[in-house]
Amino acid sequence: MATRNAALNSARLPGKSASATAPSVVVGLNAVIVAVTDEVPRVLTVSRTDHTLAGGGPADALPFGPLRPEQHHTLERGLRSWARQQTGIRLGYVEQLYTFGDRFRDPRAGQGGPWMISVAYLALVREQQLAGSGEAHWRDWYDYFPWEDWRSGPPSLISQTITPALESLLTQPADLPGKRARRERRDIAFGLHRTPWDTERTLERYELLYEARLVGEAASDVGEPTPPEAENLGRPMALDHRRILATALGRLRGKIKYRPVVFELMPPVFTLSHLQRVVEALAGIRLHKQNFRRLVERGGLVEGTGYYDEETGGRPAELFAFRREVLRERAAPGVRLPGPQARVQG
Amino acid sequence: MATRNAALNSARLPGKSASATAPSVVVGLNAVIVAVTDEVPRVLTVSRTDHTLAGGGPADALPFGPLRPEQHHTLERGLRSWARQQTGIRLGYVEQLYTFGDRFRDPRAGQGGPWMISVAYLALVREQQLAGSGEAHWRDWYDYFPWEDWRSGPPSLISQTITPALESLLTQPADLPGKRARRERRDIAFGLHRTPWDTERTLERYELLYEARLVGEAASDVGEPTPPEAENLGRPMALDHRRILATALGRLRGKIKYRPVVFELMPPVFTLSHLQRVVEALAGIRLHKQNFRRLVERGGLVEGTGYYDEETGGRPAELFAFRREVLRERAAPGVRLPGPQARVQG
DNA sequence: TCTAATATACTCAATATGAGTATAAGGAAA
DNA sequence: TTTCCTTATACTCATATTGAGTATATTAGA
Repeated sequence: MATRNAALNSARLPGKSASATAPSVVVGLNAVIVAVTDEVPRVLTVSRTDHTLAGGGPADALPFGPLRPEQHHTLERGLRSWARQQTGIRLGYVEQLYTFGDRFRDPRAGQGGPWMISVAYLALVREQQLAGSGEAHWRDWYDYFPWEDWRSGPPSLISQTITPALESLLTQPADLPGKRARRERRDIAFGLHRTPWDTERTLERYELLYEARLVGEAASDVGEPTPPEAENLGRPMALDHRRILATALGRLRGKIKYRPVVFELMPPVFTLSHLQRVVEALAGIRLHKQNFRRLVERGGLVEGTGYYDEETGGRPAELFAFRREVLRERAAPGVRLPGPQARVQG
Repeated sequence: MATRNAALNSARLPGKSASATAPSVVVGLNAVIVAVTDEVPRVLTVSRTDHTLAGGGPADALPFGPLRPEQHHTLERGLRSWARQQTGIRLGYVEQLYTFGDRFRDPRAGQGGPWMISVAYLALVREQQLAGSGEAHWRDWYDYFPWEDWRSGPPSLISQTITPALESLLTQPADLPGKRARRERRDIAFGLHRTPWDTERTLERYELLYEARLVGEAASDVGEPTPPEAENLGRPMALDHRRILATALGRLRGKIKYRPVVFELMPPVFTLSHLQRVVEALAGIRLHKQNFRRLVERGGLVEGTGYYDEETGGRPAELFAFRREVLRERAAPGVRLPGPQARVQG
């Protein structure tokens, strides 16, 4: 490839070779490893010292490592290798998420130093014991994004803290058009003023909070002390890892609607209630039970096994299994999410 | 960032620093620039010499360039700069597509040489004059993927050429389970055996054809001559650019269903027929006219302007405009695609 | 045997969708 | 000016999907 591209480049830019500048870019790999247990969506984090955080104490980080071309022959294999090394987990389902490189660059790297861009992946696993270095932990996803969990209604955090803080920020810039645009963005992101809550706009929400300096990372990225509001606005993470996590959450929430990825998180057999709780944990909203059952059963996503789970506390629940054939039958099989169930409250 | 990561890495892998291996990776930027005119979806290509193609002649390539950290401060800005330089176009809507780096590596780069990974972007523009280097051309997207255009029914190419070729390939591997899996993959990708045609599986289809050595690039990547079937299976491109293009097509087809991105391709005002033709061009299927109108009008995506286009040839058509407010009103505004309209035929 | 808890079945109105038919408004040919 | 062709727009209607329940079944335990 190098030879090929050298040819391409020299044809295009005579006298200016790419190889002169290329070495100053470093590629990193990040894994967002997700599992769901007991109604809580969990993400696997490792604990790392982050010099940029106030106090320089250890911060949560995603499993991460640089791409080593001589060891890893593909990006994905490199990722699997790092994840295994740091968490002990052998990943199954993996999908590329996004490549980050725009922001959060260390000001100290400045001129001349290498520029780190990172390719982030989303991995779905069935929760398991951690056999890694011992620094890995499963953490509740909503510890990082408390405003994303609407399962018991609209979080008061949004009306109590976020909306006022964003509102007061709006009074600052003078120009009217810019203010209108900012207000619209905020309303759409947080579902204000008759705009519906869109579970997938997780990144937009995090970015808005970041720009408003309401999350811890925003302050520490510019060397300021953490503002008081940030205390309630979720656990901070190292570098731009929380942004990556927000991207992963949004992507996963979108994807369960049209591809049967939830089953990557499920054991081979499960009750429909179990399945529903997992979907609800990811989507962050409650669903109508009877309709959910109708959706997955009549949609051909699952099939009964004839066995029952006696541990449910009430009438025993039938155990179901994912029906692979649905992949051939329907173009977009997934768990379509109706509107939220829990509405009045908060 | 460099300092931060050095800290992270040394903490993790004592005695083995990342910077020793990092410089051997080069990051490139690719742009898939799309416009639609006269019912044909077009992509902007530049013509480049590709040493790997048989004969070493010039091949179509996507606008491409290496990331230059000292010039481009973000990935996206780097991309915009390369695109402008090579095509003269100043991009508007841009979204990151995927980062490629797994396959299509030049065998000659082999050990020791830099590894090229490329970050691909999708850009949507209203078609315009090209003021660039003169090497840029708008090309029909379906020149590269003739099997993707179902607007006049199922392409005979699929039943005549693709299905038999893939079928004969299935007779080769001996193991039963592997054969079953391959057959299922093929059926799902190409909508065979009662499986519906899924417009979004463009990448799966291209990859299947590549693995089966039916497209030109597959042969030239391993130094073999182009097989006869490849003649009908679309224009080849340089390097892995056709794979990138397939990814872009699938992504765009998916996205128009739930985000109002089509309007990035439309002039400020347009008739509903015009809008429909653009959507059809992208999706590669025909839609029911009256229902399409109902969908976009009642869905609040457009609003009438009161002006009319007299040039339609029949009754003048009202000119409509995109209704921005829909972003606040609905969570997933987009042009939902019903099933294909043209069914019996081919 | 009653109650609480859960699972599962069935109902019903409101919408959305697929597939038309009907009518309107222009230009061009007769 | 009438007819015909073309495209646009309006309306209809059967069917499917959704949202929101009510009703019944099956367990454990008070």
